[in-house]
Amino acid sequence: MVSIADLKRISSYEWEIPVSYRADMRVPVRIFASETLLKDVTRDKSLEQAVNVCALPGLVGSVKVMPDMHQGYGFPIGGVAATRYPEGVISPGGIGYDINCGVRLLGSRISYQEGKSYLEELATALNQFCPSGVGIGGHHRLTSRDVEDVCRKGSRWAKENGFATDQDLRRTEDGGQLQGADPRFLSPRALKRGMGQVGSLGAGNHFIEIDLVSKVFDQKAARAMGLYEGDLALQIHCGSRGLGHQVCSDYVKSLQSAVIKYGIELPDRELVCAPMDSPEGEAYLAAMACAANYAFANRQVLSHYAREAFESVLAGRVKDWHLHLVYDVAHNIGKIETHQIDGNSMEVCVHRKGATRAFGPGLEELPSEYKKIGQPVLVPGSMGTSSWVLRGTSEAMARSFGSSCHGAGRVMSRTQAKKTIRGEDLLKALKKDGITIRAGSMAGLAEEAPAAYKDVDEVVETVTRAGITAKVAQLKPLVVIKG
DNA sequence: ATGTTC
Repeated sequence: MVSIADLKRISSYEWEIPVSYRADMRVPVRIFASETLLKDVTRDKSLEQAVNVCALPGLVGSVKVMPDMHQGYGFPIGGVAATRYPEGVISPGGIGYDINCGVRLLGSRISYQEGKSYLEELATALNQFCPSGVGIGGHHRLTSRDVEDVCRKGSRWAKENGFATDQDLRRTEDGGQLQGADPRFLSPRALKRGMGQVGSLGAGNHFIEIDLVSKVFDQKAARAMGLYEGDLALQIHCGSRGLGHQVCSDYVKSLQSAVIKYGIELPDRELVCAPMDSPEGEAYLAAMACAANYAFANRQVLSHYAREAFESVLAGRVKDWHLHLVYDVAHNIGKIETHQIDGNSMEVCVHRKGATRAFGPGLEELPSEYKKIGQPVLVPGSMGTSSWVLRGTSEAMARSFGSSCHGAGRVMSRTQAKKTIRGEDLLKALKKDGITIRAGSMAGLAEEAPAAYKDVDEVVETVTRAGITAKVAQLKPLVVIKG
């Protein structure tokens, strides 16, 4: 086990595991964590996993881990690894099973005072309009050919079918459409699983939430995002459902032979990978982009349903029920990006697994309204706790490949949470705090109990003190829809 | 996360 004594202190919020720690490390690990969070981190295998990642061919800089890190499949969740494009490797485990799991935030000009008496009705309507739960699909059944179209076009498919505006696309990471998506690299099973699930929430930590913008920390940035203290906002957290899961399963299996073929030595089989310039690596990249686009379209269609739900309850009752998209971010994805490495401009594949892109001011990829302030970084808390709106910084570009944290981060496994917490008790406690819940399953609710997660405020404090993101606004939950 | 063990 990596212990705190093995770490070199860079600052109060940044630590290093040097390459000398283990013979197979090609680069060091950089950990963003406060001293308090470091204690959580050393309780699971996330740092061993980060050390394992350091053995991958083609890595540049260092492997980063965010303060919300916890153990995952091969890579730790909360990990960021950049490999030289195209000769470096890409690893499905560095992206995760839920490809392009992500968050979007929609703002409103509905004040809490104006909206509070409708929250119960809104909870019911959201729950009806936005299907959720394990194995539950959306309102539409698509043909296999339609799914291919969704995979190629992402949010653009949603726009062509009346589920999106131009502004929605502009305010989605990559415009909601990753280049290089090619459905020929999807298995028939992946396509089949995608047929019924566009516009569905899923289960686990996925949710739709009505929040109160409780505190604004950066007036200028909040104004640019259309967020005002005292108003309601809506968050959607979900991903690529069964299709993305199938893509990851398929390629974890098929890339095993690439590891042997290219003679890649790995400290852990779960780090299975392939060079991006190999046929195997190219196939995974094309399939991953498909799943990423499916997830963008999924969140966009859900936004459309949420807007319909708001309209059904609020039309004629409040003066403006409109929900505008603030931003949509991916936090499980691999991206080909240009970064400055030791003073040289370099094309790399940034694996972000449970880490959010946090591009700072001036980046060409950002919509004009966010170019001066940096991109919105959306950090949902655990159920019943705060969520945060942050913004990317130049420091993030220099120190974390333009990345920051993605949430609170688990401290308790799902099974452990189910053993120690009763969903019914949790429901009562949340109700007492004035939070309205619509949950599909009590066992599922228990898995997502706040006690199973770290303190999101401490996580956010760490990334802001470390300088890789800055606070814009804090959100407090009012209504939570869970599968 | 996931048709929660093809």
